[in-house]
Amino acid sequence: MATVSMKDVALAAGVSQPAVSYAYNRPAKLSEAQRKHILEVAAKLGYPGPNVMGRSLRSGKVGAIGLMMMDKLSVAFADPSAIAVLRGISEIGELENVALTLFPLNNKRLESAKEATNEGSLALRGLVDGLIISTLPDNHPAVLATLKQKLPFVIIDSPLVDGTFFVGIDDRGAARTQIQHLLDLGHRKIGIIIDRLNPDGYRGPINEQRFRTASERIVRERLTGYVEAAEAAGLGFDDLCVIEAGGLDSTSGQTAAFTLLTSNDVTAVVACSDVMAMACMKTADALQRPVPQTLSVIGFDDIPEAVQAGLTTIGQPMVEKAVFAAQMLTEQLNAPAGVHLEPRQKIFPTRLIVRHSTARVTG
Amino acid sequence: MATVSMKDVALAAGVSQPAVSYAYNRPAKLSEAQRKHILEVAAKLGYPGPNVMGRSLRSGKVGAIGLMMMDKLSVAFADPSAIAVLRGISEIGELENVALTLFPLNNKRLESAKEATNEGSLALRGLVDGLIISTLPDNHPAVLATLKQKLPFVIIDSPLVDGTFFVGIDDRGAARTQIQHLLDLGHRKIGIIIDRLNPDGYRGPINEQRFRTASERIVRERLTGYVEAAEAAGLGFDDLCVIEAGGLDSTSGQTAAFTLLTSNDVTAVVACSDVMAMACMKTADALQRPVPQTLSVIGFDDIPEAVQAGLTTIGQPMVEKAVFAAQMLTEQLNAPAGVHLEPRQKIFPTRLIVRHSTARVTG
DNA sequence: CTGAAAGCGCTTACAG
DNA sequence: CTGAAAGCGCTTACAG
Repeated sequence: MATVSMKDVALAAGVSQPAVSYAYNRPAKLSEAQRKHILEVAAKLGYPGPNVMGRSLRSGKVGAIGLMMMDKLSVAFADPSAIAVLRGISEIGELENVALTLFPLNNKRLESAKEATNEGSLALRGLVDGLIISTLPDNHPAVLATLKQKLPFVIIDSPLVDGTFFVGIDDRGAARTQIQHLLDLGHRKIGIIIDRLNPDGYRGPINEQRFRTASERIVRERLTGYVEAAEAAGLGFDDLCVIEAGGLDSTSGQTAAFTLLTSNDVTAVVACSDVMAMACMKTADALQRPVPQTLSVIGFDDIPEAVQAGLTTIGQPMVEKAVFAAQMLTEQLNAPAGVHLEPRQKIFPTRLIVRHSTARVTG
Repeated sequence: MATVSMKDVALAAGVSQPAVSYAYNRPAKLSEAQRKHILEVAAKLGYPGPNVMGRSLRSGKVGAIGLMMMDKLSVAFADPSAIAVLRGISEIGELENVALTLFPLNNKRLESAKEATNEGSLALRGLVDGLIISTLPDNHPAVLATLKQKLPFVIIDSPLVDGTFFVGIDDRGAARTQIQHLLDLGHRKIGIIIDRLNPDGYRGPINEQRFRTASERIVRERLTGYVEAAEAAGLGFDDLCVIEAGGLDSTSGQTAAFTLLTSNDVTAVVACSDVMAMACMKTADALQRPVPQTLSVIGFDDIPEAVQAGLTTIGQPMVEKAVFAAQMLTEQLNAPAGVHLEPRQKIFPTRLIVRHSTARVTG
């Protein structure tokens, strides 16, 4: 320890160590002269000021909350829904003075959490006071670790764990509404582009087996909705061409759309996100398939870009969800010690927004 | 403290408290039976596992690094250069298992840091082991606070502080090259769009006074470069129409471009970022001013989108800069206690990339 | 207004 | 292999 501590300052100033603490945190407890003297000595010694760790250890509070998300940071923040989460968190005034700690749960960390003695090696307690978990696969070890460490947390979208604070939407119902819009327009040859069913890097067409064993809850739920509505319209799983993009980004979406549009004879595409939908429109454009005249495309999310693109989509309140989650978290953080708040689940409504990327089937 | 601690576990298991510590961290120091017994008792008591604070206090390491940036998170991460910083940081393997703590230096925090006794109230020590500071205005109190608290840190782009680790480019020289390209094409009526000279919310045309007192170093430097090159070509400051967008985002850029293009008779526009340049191209399109036939536009940064847009620009290695900064930081973090590394400054080269948004002046 | 004690949760020597 | 001591840097009662 090359650094100067309160003890050193106290020694040099000829006062007790708590007096130094007071000089910084409780000016009223000291005479002005005393305080000034102490701060001068501190400056002379190059004391960097109180170390947060000491304070935290006593107070039990860290002053930071954590955000857990899949993928590397740079990938995660290229995604509109991650940005929406950040926006929601930063809109909560109470959180304005706490730091936000990012836990990108890339594979390295995932593996180490798994392999560790089942205590879970992802040490969180003492690093953050609470966590917001956004869109993690089912049974992700990080969620288990958070539970074990008894940190307050709120989950956005996924996973859905009994007895935890949760904010989401009715993904299955919204998906039914989404594909029903196309069915109502007379489409029967429908392709489906989903971003990811499992974070294992797979891209390409998927079969029912992969669908049923998917670990990404919201995509699985939406796909379930598609299948349910399709069945009600007399279409089976095999009548739908389902392509997994393998990523959340536009490039993955364009590749998936290319595969879908060049190897299948579809008149409409359901995408499980607006990013995928817009990637599909781009690809359709490149393939000279006018939208909506020869191809209908419907998205999900209603991201800001969707308006300009005239994309028909399912609107969900992405920012509001994050705001609500952040509020739920602060409630827990503010609860008196020992008081256990009853977990609540909040499901936000969604709505169909018809713009110009879908039309009645022709030919 | 409602939570169980090692002491409680030790008591219940009939062992010493350090033995519990060993059970978690030094399995080899205990017999297998002993260890198993301890972990069982811990599980029975609901012990959440070692608290990072205790460990940190002893070891002096937190296991997190900080990232300081202007603006709210949601705004910051809409900016390609912030994404590049994240990408750079996450590319450093050594940083893969440390958490990244974000300090968005919004005005609230800024004010509180300012007003605080000049000790600087932004408590960092103990929250993070080191910091990357990206593009902060000159004399930002957070930088002073970091210096005072003697935390290892690296600054990317701005501010430029003597005796600190720094990664940047030759902004002034690059800017000269940038505008020179237009001058070489015969342009003399040149408009300039800059994002921000001061984070005070101002938008609109700027005069020399505002330019000379600007706190945003890189923009000030680039503008200096423009003026120098313009003067060498016989143009004064007042011959250049300089518009400050007041923000880093496309919407601010489009507003600025609209002002510039509708109230001035320019044949070319220099933008101090690709985001601004692309916003300008969009606005030009809306105003029916074909680029480059009737208007040349040159950007700065070479963001990924620039390629597709055919934007002529100044390329700078944004990700490499962040990688280098992250490496400099880890070097400091890994240095043996007491060893003071000599601060270094790294200036990366830039280059002119001519695409299709600039052309010889006509008429 | 000032000081001495206790303790937050943990790890690391050090002795047996 | 096991245990008792010391201490990381600080804050909060508590006594004078």
